[in-house]
Amino acid sequence: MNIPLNVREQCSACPIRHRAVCARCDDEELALLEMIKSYRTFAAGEVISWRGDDLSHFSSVVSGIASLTHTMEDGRIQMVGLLLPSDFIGRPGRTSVEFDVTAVNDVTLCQFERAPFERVVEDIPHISQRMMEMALDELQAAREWMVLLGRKTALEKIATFLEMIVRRSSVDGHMAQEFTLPLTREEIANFIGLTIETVSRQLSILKKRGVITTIDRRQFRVADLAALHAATGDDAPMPTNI
Amino acid sequence: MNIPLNVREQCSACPIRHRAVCARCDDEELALLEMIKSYRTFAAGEVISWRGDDLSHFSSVVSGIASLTHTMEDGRIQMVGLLLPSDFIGRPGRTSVEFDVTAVNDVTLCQFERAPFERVVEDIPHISQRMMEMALDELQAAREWMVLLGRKTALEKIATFLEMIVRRSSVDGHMAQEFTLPLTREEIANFIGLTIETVSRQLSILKKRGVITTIDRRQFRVADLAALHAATGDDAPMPTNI
DNA sequence: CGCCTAACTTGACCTAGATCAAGGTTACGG
DNA sequence: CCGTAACCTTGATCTAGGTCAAGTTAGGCG
Repeated sequence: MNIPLNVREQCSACPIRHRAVCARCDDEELALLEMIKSYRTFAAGEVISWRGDDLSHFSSVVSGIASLTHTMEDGRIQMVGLLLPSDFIGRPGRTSVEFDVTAVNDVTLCQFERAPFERVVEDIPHISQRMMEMALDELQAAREWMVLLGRKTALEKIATFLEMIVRRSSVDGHMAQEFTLPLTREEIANFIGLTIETVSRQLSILKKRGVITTIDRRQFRVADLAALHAATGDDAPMPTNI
Repeated sequence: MNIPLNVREQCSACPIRHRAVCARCDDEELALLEMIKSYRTFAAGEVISWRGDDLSHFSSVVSGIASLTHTMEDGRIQMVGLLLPSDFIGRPGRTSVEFDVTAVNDVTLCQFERAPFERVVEDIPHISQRMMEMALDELQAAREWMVLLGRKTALEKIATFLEMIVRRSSVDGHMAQEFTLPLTREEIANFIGLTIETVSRQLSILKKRGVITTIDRRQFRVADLAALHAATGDDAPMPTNI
C-alpha cells in the first residue's frame, strides 16, 4: 500500500491517526510530533533492525506487517510478535533493540528520533497514557500466545491462528467468510511453535473435515465457523488484538 | 512477611516505594494516592480473582508472590505471569480480569478502587509513565517466555527457569550460590509448559551432571553456573525481569 | 510417636509431532 | 514459453516428552 504524499506531512490525514501512540493527542500536540517525525519504507523481507542494534529511532507501523522474532544459536526461530498498522516499535528508556524486526510485506514506518521522542513522552501525558494502553493490550495478547505455545495441540494452534486472522479480517463485527494468510507456512510455524510440515498437515486436516475450503495457497474460505472455534480449544471467543 | 503497621499509612516507608506504579511520584502525588489506597492480604493458595470477575480494584503486590494462570476447559493449565513485589494487577480501561490470579504464598496487596485510580492515571502523568515502563518490561519478559515455550527443550526450559531464579536471588550483581524455588513442581510445570514428571526428571539430570546439588526439595546450590547457563540454550545472559 | 496426605521421584510404555525424504505447484526472470 | 527456485504437501520413520503406575519422602496432626 502506498501512502499518499500529503500524509507524509499531515498527521490529521494519517490512516493510523486514531489508533497509534498519537491517538489521544490534540492538534497542538500533533503539531509537536509532526516536527520530529519522518517516514521510511522497507521492502518485503528486509530487516528493519537486528537484536542488539542501537535503538536510534522509535516508530509506528503506518502500513504493512512486520514480525518480531528471536533466533537461537542453532537456528531455531520463534516469532514473538506481529506488528500491524498502528503498532509501536521500541521501548523508551532502552538503548537497544531486543528482538529482530523484519518486514513481512512492504512496510512504511513513521519514525521519531530517540532523544526528541523521549522528551515528548515526558512532556505530553497523552503519549504515555496511550502507550501504556497499547503495551497492556500487547501484554494480554502475548499471554494468550503463551497459553497456545505451552498447552495447545498442533490442531488447536492452527485453528486458533486461523480464527485470529478471520477475526482481524472482519469488518464491524461481521465475521469474514474469506481470509488471506499474511504469512508463509514457515512464518506460521515459527509463530505457533511447530514445524512447517505439521502446519501443512493440520491445515489439510481442517480442509478434509470441511472446516475450511481452499481458494489458493494463501486464501481460504471458512466453511464452518463454529467447528473452527470448537477446534481452537478455547471456551469463549477470544478478546481482541494479536 | 508481615508489613509493619506504619507502612499501612505512610507510602514513604513502603518497601516497594521506588519500583511500583508510584515510583516516579513526588510527595504531593503520593499524598493523593495515600488517600485512595487500602491494604488487603491473602493466604497462600487463596484465589485473588477469577478470570471474568468484575475488576473492582487495581493493586500492587507489596509482599509475597502471586501467579497469573489460564485454565482450559479440560483442565490444562498454563501460567502466564508471576507477580512479585511491586508488580501491578489490572488494566486501566478494562472492567474485567483476564486471567486467574492466585496467591502462591501469603500476599499483601496495596489496592486502589477502580474509578479513583483511573482518574489518578489521567491526572498524574508520572503514573502512566511508570506503568508504561512496567508494561513494556513485562511484555519483554513475556516474549522471552514465548521463545522458551515454543522452541526450547525440556532441559533448556528447566535450566532457563533455574537461571532466572538464581538471577533474582542475587544481590547487587553477585550471583547467588544457593536458591529456593518459590513454586511447587506442579507450578513449575505449568509455568514452563511441561508435566510434573518431566520437571522432576530434568531436575534429576541436572543433579546427576553436577550442575546443581540438593539442599532439600525446594532448596538447591548452583555447583556449576557456566554449565547451568550452557544448558539454557541462550547465547547471552538474559536481561532483567521475569 | 505413628499415621496420613501432599509433594515428589522413578520406571515402563506410548503417542504427537519432529525429522528425513520425495515429489508437486506456482511465480518470475530471461 | 521455459527453467529455476521458492513454497508447499504428503509419506515413512523416529523420539522427546506425555501418560500410567508404583513407590518414596516429609511435614502436620491426632
